[in-house]
Amino acid sequence: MLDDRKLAVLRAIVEDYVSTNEPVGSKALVDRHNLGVSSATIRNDMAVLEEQGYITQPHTSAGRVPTDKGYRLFVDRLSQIKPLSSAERRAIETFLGGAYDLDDVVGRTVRLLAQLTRQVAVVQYPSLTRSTVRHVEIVPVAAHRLLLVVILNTGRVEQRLIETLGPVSEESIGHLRALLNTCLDGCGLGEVPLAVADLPEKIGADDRPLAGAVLSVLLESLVDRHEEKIVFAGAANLAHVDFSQSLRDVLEALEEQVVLMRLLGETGDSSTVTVRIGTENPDEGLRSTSVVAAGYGTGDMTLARLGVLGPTRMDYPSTMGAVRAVARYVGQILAGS
Amino acid sequence: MLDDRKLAVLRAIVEDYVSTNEPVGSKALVDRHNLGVSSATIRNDMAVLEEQGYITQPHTSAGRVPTDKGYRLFVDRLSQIKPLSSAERRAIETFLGGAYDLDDVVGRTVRLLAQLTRQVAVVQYPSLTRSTVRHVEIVPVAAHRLLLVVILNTGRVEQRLIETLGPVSEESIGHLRALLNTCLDGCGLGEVPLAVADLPEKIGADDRPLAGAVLSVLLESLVDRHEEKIVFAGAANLAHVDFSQSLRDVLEALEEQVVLMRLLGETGDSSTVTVRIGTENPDEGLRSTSVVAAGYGTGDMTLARLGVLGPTRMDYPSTMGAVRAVARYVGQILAGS
DNA sequence: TACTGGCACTCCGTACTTCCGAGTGCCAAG
DNA sequence: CTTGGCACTCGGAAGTACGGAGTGCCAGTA
Repeated sequence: MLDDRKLAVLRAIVEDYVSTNEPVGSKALVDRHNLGVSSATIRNDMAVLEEQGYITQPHTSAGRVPTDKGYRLFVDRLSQIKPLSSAERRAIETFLGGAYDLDDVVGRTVRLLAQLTRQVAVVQYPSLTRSTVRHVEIVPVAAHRLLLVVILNTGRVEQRLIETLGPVSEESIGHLRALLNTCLDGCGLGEVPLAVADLPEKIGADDRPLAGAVLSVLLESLVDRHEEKIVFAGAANLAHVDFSQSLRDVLEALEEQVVLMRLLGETGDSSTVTVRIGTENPDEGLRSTSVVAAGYGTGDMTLARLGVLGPTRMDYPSTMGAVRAVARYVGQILAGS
Repeated sequence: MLDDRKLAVLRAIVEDYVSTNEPVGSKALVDRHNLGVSSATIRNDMAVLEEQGYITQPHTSAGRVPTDKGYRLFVDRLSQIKPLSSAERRAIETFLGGAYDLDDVVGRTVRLLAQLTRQVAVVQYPSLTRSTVRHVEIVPVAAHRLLLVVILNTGRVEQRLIETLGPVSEESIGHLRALLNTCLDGCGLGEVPLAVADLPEKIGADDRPLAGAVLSVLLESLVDRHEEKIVFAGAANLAHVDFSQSLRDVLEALEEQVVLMRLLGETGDSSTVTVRIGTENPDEGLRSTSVVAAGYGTGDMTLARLGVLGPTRMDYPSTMGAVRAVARYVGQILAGS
């Protein structure tokens, strides 16, 4: 169907269009890339490519522009991920190396990725579902309020306020804390409900209400809440892009946690870089953007995903290289902690 | 200098320009507001107002537009803060009422404020400097790493990873934890360095390195780090505004923590609403925006600030009303916890 | 002195027209 | 299958015309 030269033509069109942001014509193509044929031949090839839906012209008598399908073919078969320069690798290493805690790692990662790709970066916090409980703490913060702190093995710390009906003695709290830690130490989050199921029975009648309140908050925060936290950075990089959609739609989508989740979340495989192009995107407002994403984690365990969002007209090889590199480094950092 | 009618004219110009986004002419003014005079009279007044620098015309033979100085006069003398409707108040109450923890309060607040004003909302996390230590926790998370968790009376939880030179026994940790809590319970952050000064002496020689590492991290995270966390939301609301500056500049400024700090931070007084208009802004990229900010806190203590950023052409009375209301509610919520 | 009606003038924004050139599709010849 | 040639299309830039909103100024009036 598509011989080698036609593929080369498509590749050339994508590359030129990405770098110039202008529809590319047959003449310009033969000038810039030394394909050994004339522009007329290229025109024929382009006609075929257009018929097959890989390219299109904005209006009659204009150059050609890749379609989503064209980009897809380019990403799948015509390009290779471009590794970062050693300078860039060093920059990543030093920048991420100085991070304090999980928040800081994620914050630095998202800013780094935005700067590296000059696009919008999106990073998901490491998933709760694979984590295990390392420690539970209960602290009174006011007469009727307790703070429940759960520390997980990923370095993540979950906090929740608990309202109590009346004042609670230090002793009751200490007792409950000890019980909880005994039950839950090293416990996977999935097993938490089971682990605490018989806990109320071990508690004196006086402390039952307290235990009930604490447990319901605990379960809610760790188990029921499947939503994961997501942050983004680099919105300014969208400003000089002209979307067919309004910029507003894109910005709105970015502020919806749910949308961001779907953006990164759906693909399963861990360390491979996945690309979703234009209309392949689930969300309405992101029909003119592409997402390049990858999973990251410690060892073979994927903890979460991160990625980059930009116009469909983006430099896929470089972007994919940056995403892959950052994902790996973050994994390493997290593995160390 | 400016008699009552001229002030009324200025007020009318600001109001009309804010609502229509078009330069307002003398004819339109007498039509819409029933000032009892003819358009020629208004023209004379406008000439004076222009001479004094309160209004300007984009080009000859166009209507007038308020200058920053004009908005300033409007805000200071010609307008009153517009209280929210009771429906809005109820919405705030229910929306903020359901918050889990500090992160959640701040997150909800910033989204609420953005939606309420249809502009960009900025919220600063409650300041550390006024807080006191409620609890210190040390938890091993890996062979060579500890997690230090400090819980403050504001509900804020600070976490830091600590690298140790070698494995540390549970016993050493328990000992140090107990010591720290004894020293620091209820201690104001300013007093922390003093409180822990003689702590190393109470520790056995074996645990000195551990104590040193923990203390340096503790001091660094609580005392040295004056930067405060700031979040924003509602960037999408900027999309349909046409700035004289590029949108890019504004978005870039928004992602700079430091810039955001200065944006809210400089004014001192607690619960009063302050407005900074256009060029009054410290930052280069925000010369065509205004900031409406207020402090919030528990009782008479200002913990931090929050506010709204929008085009200089904004509805100041309503925005100020929303900011003031939200600041008060957040203060109440925080006071309760 | 302050206000008003009238009038000439300015100039932005819109609409209309023209024109150039890049790019295309097609065809007949190599 | 490739190539040079050619007629055709159409978008974007540049130029022109025009209406209208708005202004400044002035002389007249209460």
